[in-house]
Amino acid sequence: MNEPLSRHVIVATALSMVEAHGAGALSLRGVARSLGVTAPALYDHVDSKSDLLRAVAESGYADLAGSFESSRGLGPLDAMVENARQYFAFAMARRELFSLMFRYRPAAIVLDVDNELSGATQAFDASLAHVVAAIEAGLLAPGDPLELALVMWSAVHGVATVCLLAPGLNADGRLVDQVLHTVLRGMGASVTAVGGAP
Amino acid sequence: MNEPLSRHVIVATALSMVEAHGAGALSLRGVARSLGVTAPALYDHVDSKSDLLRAVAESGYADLAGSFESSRGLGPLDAMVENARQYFAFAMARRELFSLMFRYRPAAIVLDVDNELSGATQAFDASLAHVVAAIEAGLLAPGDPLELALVMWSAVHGVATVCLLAPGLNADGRLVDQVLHTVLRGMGASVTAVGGAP
DNA sequence: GACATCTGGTAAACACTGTCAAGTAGTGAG
DNA sequence: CTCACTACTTGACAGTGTTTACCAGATGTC
Repeated sequence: MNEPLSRHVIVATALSMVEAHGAGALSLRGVARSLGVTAPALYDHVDSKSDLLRAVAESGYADLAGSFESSRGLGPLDAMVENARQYFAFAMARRELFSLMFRYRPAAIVLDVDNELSGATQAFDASLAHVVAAIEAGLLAPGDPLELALVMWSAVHGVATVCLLAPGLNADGRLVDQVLHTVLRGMGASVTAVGGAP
Repeated sequence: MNEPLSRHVIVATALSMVEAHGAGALSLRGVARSLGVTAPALYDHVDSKSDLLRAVAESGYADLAGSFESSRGLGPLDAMVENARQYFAFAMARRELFSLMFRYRPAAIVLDVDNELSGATQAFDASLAHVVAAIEAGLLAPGDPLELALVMWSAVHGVATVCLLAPGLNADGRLVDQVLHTVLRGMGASVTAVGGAP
């Protein structure tokens, strides 16, 4: 007398299993087992294992985009910093999900026109808007906002990945702020905007 | 009358298979098959599949460290830029190997004392030396060289990862230089040192 | 030369995996 | 009552990593 086994419940189970033991350890049969069901039953709601993983990743994008709400109401520069910190915090708190989200190519969605609803594009577009605003407000040196946003994303994603690879490198938590500080300074921002300058 | 199946030849075969079809598609039995041998035979030279993948990754680190030779004789700042470009070029040219090298945690070696021979630490130490030299020469604002090197690595690794995820984002090849430009500027370098300023 | 030993490999098997084809309870409509 | 449909199960296929037991052939010793 369980719930009727929707795609949603499958993805949710897979998500929790990914977060617990990593995407590499996820088995379709394991998900089915954990739902009290045999494996082929999943195929009515899910095309393949890859499809399921994509769905899990997409739910991750949605969560990440949601975490950007915290920058609402802030000035453009503060919003950029806040978003970057949320991005980093997301990576640290949900490492396995984060790894899955950016494993292989699924983030190619970012500029893919077909998937405009994707949380990945939502998140990126939000950050892009802040960059545009910052430039218009003269808080950043003029330039192509798209390029600047990509540079920012690269830097933040990089520091997150590096800290994921070698935990303990960011023991004091300074590395993120160091990266933000450096990049924003390189973009012509007045550095005092970034809190916690060393 | 084949060669006597050393660990070296196994790793080399695995490496070429990884580069051809990705680490995810690598099967121990496939490697054995491609060597004209049955799978258990490999276990005399390799502990497990993970062990084999680690060995492949390590050979990647060695290649990457080797590519840093091209910065020999350059000034500290130019060397940093050259190394960064080599890093990025490596990621673009050998994407599958690069992904494997930084998949999961094997890069924790970077600061692991036990693995001082690792190519990863060699590569990082070389870059670190350039940062130290640049600071001493007054080409970079003073600061903790380790932190600056980590910031640099984060940024370069990030732009490589991003370009790997969303190819076409770097269609004109400008993004790397943009990142280098921004980060070095943020570190207090005189930007003219970085070629191709936009 | 004959015998024991050691090496590098094979065969078979275990416990898994993703996926597909066919079959089967249960349910609602006509 | 029967038909059709949904939601699931059984069973199977081909493949995986890994272990155990075995075997041929080279090697070294008497």
